[in-house]
Amino acid sequence: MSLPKRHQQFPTTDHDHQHCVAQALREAESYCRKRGVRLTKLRHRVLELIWANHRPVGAYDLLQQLTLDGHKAAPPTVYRSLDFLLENGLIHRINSLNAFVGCDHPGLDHAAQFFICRGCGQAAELDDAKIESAIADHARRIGFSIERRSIEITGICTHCKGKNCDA
Amino acid sequence: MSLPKRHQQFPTTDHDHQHCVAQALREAESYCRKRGVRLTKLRHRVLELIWANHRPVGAYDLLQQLTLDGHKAAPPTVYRSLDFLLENGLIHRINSLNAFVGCDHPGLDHAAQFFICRGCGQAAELDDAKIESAIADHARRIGFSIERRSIEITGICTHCKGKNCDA
DNA sequence: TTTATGTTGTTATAGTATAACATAACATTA
DNA sequence: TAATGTTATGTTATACTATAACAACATAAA
Repeated sequence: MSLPKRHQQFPTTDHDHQHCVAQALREAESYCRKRGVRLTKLRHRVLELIWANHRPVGAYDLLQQLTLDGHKAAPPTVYRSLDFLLENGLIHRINSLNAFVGCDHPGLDHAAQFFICRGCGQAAELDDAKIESAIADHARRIGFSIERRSIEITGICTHCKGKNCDA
Repeated sequence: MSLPKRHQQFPTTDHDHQHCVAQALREAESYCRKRGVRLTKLRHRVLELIWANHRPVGAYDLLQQLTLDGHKAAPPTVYRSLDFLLENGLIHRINSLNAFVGCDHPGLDHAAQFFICRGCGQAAELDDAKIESAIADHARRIGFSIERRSIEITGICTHCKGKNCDA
């Protein structure tokens, strides 16, 4: 199953981001309904905040946003929502940043490869079959059973080249 | 440049680990001498502690070991040694575990792919050219300049299969 | 030996995450 | 609807991970 083109590129700074957010939330709602899990108001709001842009966002940033909402929240509040969203494949954790980013094709048990731009801070999620199969081949060769993958490639995206990113 | 076989497999529990440690330390010493950087007593000791086994080890575990040595150390002490060892390619950081593991072929700007066994806790460092080239190809395709890679595959290694690892 | 540089010591604090228990909301069935 | 069980959230405290800032010490170079 291949992904639409939008998933495979870094978004430009002027893309219609409202569309990204709206679509992600719609898909999340539909997905949770199908699975019979509850996308509560809080979880919905956290997901929306994560989708505020394409940059991975930290738990304590989310906490601060919730506080600005007038919601006096403590760390467990946001971490529990993050756990729910992670378990249901609605977001991914970027280990190298201690941060979280929205997933725009929930439900697939996909490989979740990330290219992360040090210039604009954006993360692009890829699902490259060749990368995945190269890893699967190696695992098979040494008798390793894969459970989780964390593939995070950091660098400079095409939009940030030539800008002041000390690239 | 391909790696010796030992680098591409999970070590068995009964392998001659003294050999691993001794060789890693010898290589580190030689490498630092060549580069003109100082593998001080402290840094040497931290590296030796990291090589105590093939499991990634946390900074505060190292701190505790140093304390058992009689060395009353504080966090910055160990983090500075870790920074030095990282900068010189003598260890790698496993982001998904907040932990550090020895590198047995320092100096190469290698891809550092890790398979991490949830059963025995050991990490095997790979340098699979097909994985690396699949990533490089994709990066080229989208105009992305790679600076750092973090590839961490978690699962169950061949030795742990059939044991009580709820695999 | 003086000076410059690099390393380590020390204290304080920032940043990330979870344990444990209380309360509230929701769902089910009687 | 009331009673009950279950899930979600609130709340407090604390554990774990990492760095800032400045002092003291050690090594290398002049």
